[in-house]
Amino acid sequence: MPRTRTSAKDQSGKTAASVGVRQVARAAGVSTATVSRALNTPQRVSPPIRARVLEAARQLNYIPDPAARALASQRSYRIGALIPTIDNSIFAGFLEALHKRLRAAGYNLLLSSYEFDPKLELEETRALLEGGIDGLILAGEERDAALYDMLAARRLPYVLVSIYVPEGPHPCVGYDNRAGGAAAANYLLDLGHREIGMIQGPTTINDRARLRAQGVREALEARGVPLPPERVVERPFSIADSRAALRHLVSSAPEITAVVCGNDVLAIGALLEAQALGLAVPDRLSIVGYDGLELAAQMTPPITTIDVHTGLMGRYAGDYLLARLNGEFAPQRTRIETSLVVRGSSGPPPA
Amino acid sequence: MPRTRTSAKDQSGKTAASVGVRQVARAAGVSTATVSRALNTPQRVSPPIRARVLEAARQLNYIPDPAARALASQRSYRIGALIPTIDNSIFAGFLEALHKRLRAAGYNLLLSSYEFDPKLELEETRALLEGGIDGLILAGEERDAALYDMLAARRLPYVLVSIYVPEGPHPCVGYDNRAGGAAAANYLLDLGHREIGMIQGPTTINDRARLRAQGVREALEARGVPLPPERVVERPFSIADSRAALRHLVSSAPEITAVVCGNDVLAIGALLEAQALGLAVPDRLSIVGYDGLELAAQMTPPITTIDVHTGLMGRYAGDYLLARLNGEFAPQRTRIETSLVVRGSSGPPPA
DNA sequence: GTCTTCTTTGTAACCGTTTACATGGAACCT
DNA sequence: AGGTTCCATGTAAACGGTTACAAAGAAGAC
Repeated sequence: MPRTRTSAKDQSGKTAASVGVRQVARAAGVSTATVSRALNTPQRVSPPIRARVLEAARQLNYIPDPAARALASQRSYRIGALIPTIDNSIFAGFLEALHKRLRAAGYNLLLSSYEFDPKLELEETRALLEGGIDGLILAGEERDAALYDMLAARRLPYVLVSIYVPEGPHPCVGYDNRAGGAAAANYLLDLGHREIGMIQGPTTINDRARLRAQGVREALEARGVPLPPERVVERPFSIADSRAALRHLVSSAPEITAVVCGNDVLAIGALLEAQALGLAVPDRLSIVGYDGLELAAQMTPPITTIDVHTGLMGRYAGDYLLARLNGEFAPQRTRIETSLVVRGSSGPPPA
Repeated sequence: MPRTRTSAKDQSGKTAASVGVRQVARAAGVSTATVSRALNTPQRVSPPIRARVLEAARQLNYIPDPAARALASQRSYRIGALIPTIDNSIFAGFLEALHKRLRAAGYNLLLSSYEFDPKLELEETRALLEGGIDGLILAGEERDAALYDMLAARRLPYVLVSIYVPEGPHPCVGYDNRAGGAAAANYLLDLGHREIGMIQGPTTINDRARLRAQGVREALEARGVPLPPERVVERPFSIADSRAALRHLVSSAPEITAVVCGNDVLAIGALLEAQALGLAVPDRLSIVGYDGLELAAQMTPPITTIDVHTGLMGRYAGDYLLARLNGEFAPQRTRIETSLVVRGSSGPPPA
């Protein structure tokens, strides 16, 4: 029958096996159970023994085998985060805060991006599950139902970010994109703008972009200001694309005096292109963004934007998952406030 | 003595246990060993049986338990990447390519950043090891020796990126930062500049920044052009910092006609500040960056830079680790070429 | 002092795979 | 036909921890 796996253990002198609980237990003169407890639930071990175990572990430079620990405890101490793209830094602050929060609780972060491709998002989710995670973070709500099915089948805790969904089954930590869009539009309307254009992100596969655009539309409509199709351009989130978008916009609707952009990357591109075209910002054209990127604040002129406290969002998202994993209470929805930050890229329309 | 862990298995109807190899094996009428082989080494199973197993696995929606697999196979199928910061997008293209390469081979990516803090880098490495990785990617060569010791103790394959180290013990996939710095400086010298300043990244904890600066120094020295201390400013990689740096530079050395920047983020900040100060770029001041960020190319004027093919770097770094993990040959060092891309931010010095 | 309760520690089963070795049959020699 | 290989498959022992339960000892109650 079966064999004895060759690996130099205790007695046999060869290939000094790497240290495991057994080695530590022997060194400390206790059982493996006590070692495990001393390391994971120190309060359940008497101080003198605890000290002995910890010292032995330190001396032997013991690092528990993550796979064995995960298998036995049914916990991987890993959280997955699935973000649309790592390319623009919208998620940087969020990820840093999230990472910090998780790290403090002993969790690692598995990051994947899917370049706004729903198909790829599904595949990456599967890959993440196959890699072993205890929880998952997703951006926005809208996605292939099969993805939610997979999570449900495995009862995997998850939380949506970057979006606040007032009802429905999904826990979320985010902000009201529609209200943000409306705030940007209302601000411009209040300044006196009536000829307004919009550069929006890809709305068919991105509910945040769609909601922002919807907020703008509704605000304009409420004030009786038209937003005809030639004043709306939809483009991916890249500087080059948004430059092209602004060029397109001012040629198809030269009368516009302000542009609402779906995010700050688009706004930066719009600003750069406006300047390249010789359109004075904000005297001839006002530009408003969304997200609160540092770069947007550093442009000349600095860009007016809807600022989002992404760091807070990262921390709360981490809080939510950690609470769930510890069986504690966690609010199903957390709303992150956004605020209009008025800077130099916006002003009253030309007289 | 011990108990029987409560968890509804095979017969006992309750709490329908999630599917495992056993369920798949039973459904396909084979042993668990065959299931494992059909999934992991299909060529070692006869076609008809293989088909049966795969079908059963599909039907049951079987996803192998990653922890069990890792424990038994002594492979986590996870690679760690430790980058200085996720904040600026220098690493975005690199990470995307790396991720893609690893994914294709069935590996997940564990990402951590350390905000240029060596202490934190060490901690994060430990966290990564405790989380279980088969390989590790590090940026640059210089770091706490304890970190390399940890890797050696566990015989963990790793590779340095963003740097090309001609000799020494560490495998690397990167480029010659010194040569790049020299190329930037020589380009400006060739244009006729003699009064040159430098905004560099934090050189004490960042060997890439230091090498770039060194390259610039050597090139200037070789042509007899002085680089006195008041023409050198060292700052963190942020737009706000580099704006301040340029302000400082033109006040302490107003005679300079060109600035070499340690990377494109610094260059973008320098450009923005120069414009804010009313210094015409490139007529009054030439600016050169490093990295080849998309944004730098989109600025007005677009920024001259040392372009790095980071996507290639990601792929090769992945190739290296995967080869190592498969016991195949892998070149110890791979050099990524860089190229000077001349754009509108640089020109001859004012007459 | 005896009984009860609580705390601390040990024993060994179990987590769900992979894989070394055993086995049996087909193919290939001579 | 008998013997040798080779290939496909099954059996069951690891992998290295955690933890349910048992047991022993300490503390507290009366």
